[in-house]
Amino acid sequence: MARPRDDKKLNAIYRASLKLILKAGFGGVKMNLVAKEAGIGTGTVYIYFKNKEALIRQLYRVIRRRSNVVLLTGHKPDESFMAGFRRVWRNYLRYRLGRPEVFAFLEQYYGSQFFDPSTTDRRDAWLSPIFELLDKGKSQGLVAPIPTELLVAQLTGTINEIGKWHLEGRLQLDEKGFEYAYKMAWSSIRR
Amino acid sequence: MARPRDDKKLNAIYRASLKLILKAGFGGVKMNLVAKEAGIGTGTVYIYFKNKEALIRQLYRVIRRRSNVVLLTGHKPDESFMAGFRRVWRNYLRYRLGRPEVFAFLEQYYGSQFFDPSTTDRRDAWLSPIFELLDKGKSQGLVAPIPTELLVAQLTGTINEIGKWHLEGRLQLDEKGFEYAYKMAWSSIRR
Amino acid sequence: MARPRDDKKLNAIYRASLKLILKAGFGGVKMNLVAKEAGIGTGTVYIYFKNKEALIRQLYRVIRRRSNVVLLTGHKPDESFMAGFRRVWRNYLRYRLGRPEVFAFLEQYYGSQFFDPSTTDRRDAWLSPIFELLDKGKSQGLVAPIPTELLVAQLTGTINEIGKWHLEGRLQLDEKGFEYAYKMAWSSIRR
Amino acid sequence: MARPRDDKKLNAIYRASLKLILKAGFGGVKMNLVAKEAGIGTGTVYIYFKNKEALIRQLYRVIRRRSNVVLLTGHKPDESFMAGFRRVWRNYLRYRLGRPEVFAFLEQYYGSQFFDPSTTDRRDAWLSPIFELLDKGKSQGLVAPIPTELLVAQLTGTINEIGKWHLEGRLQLDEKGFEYAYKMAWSSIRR
DNA sequence: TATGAATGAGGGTTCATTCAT
DNA sequence: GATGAATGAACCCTCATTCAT
Repeated sequence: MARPRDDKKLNAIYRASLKLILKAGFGGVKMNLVAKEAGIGTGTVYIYFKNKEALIRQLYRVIRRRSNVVLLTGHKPDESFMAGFRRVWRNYLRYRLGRPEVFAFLEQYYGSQFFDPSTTDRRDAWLSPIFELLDKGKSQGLVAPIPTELLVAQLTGTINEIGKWHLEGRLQLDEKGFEYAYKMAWSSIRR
Repeated sequence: MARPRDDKKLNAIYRASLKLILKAGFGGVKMNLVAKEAGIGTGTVYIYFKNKEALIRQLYRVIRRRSNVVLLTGHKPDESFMAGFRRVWRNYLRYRLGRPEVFAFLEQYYGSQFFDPSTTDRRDAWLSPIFELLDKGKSQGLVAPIPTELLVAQLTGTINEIGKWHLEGRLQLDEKGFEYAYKMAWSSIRR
Repeated sequence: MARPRDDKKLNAIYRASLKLILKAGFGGVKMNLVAKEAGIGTGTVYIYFKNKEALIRQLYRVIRRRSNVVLLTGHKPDESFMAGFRRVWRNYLRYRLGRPEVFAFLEQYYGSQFFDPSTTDRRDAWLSPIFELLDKGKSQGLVAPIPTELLVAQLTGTINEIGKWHLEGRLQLDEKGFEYAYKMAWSSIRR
Repeated sequence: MARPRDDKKLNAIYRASLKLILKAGFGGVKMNLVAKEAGIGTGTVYIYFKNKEALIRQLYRVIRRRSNVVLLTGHKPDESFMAGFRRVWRNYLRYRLGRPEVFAFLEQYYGSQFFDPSTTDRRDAWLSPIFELLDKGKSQGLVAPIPTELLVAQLTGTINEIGKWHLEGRLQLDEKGFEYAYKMAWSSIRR
């Protein structure tokens, strides 16, 4: 019960959970399957997590923390807005395409029995770098004076949708497509 | 002689299922709860649906059919592209905001054990009016020469995201916000 | 509820029940299947029988009554013992082979939840003609002085076993086999 | 590390199933009752058997294997035919009387939804010792030249019937009755 | 009377969680 | 700590029986 040191097992459990979610949704996350996929015993999972709910909630927190970092990868504080915007946008899109299981999880999580909107404030959450960036862009007169929430919803919504379609094979995103998408993104929010 | 099969019950089952999904996700759809919510006996559900899977799959088909109609509400064939675009975009947004349970279902459905991508072709599906509209816009030189998939992903993704945030209370969409959103949408795809 | 006149439906129910029992045992006798097989509505069965138990019990009584008659078919009171024995033995064997569903029912009935040994006296039952016949044979010094129960068990047990094997195709009973079986039967009980 | 899989539990399940079958037929075999009777949890049964059908089918196989052994108990290869015949016959009768639950099971099994005649060959089955013995007796000119199937049906059918009547209390088999029965058996098949 | 849709208690099975090893 | 057998509450589904037509 005392949180043990073995981070290897911990990560194996997270990875196993995400893999199962991607394959069959939340309904596919069964504790014995998680254990098997993680290569450990069923009971062992309960050494690392009090119960299934704790596992899921903790997984959410871990993802948020990681995601926050991912968005800012390569970011330099003195970067221009345009450079920063392009970087964050790229980071998000790459992340979205490269880690479908993470977003499969998030999508199922919001709207599952485990997600409690009242205890979650997404403004402060992993998207905050985007919020801050756009606020900066607006103050510099580069971004249209539109409520930031709308701007962010516009940007993330598009990328999320592209990610889903990409995963389903309905849409291939080559280098050219990547540029098209960026062009659309920028056109939609520029002043 | 006996009671006739009742379409009211059928719809009650659909409504009950959607309501439960919105409340607690797919995991919340328990057949006895569906029955209770629909105001009928548990066994009665099995008169109308072979089993839970059949209920979920059928619900998907019904939603797709209805959605198709919704997008085209008020549409006149001789309408200009701009008028048509605005209408379809509006229809989608209103539908997305007004029927959160429908989209909660769809989001959970794709990615659940019930969804089989191999038997589903979404191009032909309920979004086809948007595809056709944008193809028309491109041929008239009004819309940027970007792959239609990308355009549609951009438009629907944004609306979906707005819908989610709206439901969670993170974003209020008043008349002004509505116009902002439309402006972004149009800016992102115009030539 | 008042026993109605329609013997056609009544017999259809009996026949349907037996057919289902032969196909899948007692577990296969489901009231809706009985109704469908009998060509009537589910509820109609309950006009003729209070419930399933009543149907099964009544079916048992009907079979016993019919069986009694079958064994004595063609019997003349002044027939010699040997002629009578051969006749009854033949009747039983033919009945056993020709009506497998009846015996499938009986076999499942004894040993089912429906059969209550305490309220059933089989001495008085449908086998009584055989008992009486053998008692007569013993008193005439033709049959070995062995408890009649044993004699009857010997005769009926053999025929029942032959019937089962015949139904399963493990044994074909042509005219010669018939005579063999009779020879064995008679050899086993003769003085 | 964890508890090892327990053959005691396996046998407890078998015994519990047979007990329930004897009491109320196949219809009385409810998985929760089996578990309770076996003194284990309901779910535990499903560790040892995939489902109810697997339990029943496996029980059949186990019984056949055991039965085969029982018939040959005490048998010596160089025994005379008469000694062997008497031994096997005795073994069968004792088994039939002593293990009514086994035969209650078999009787319900053939004729249930679980029994598939097409995948079962009873010649090779547990009765094979009797077949072989009688073939030997015929070749030695001791047994009447009658198809072996008929001979076996005669012998087993009688014993089965005696067993049933004995269980129902309609027939007591004391030492004398035992000899009567043997006399009949032998008389019926001797040359 | 006849029907078959409707019902819900009950039975089969799953799976989160516990516990003996 | 690690394991996986064991557990039973809870879920899906069936089917005997009822009842509106």
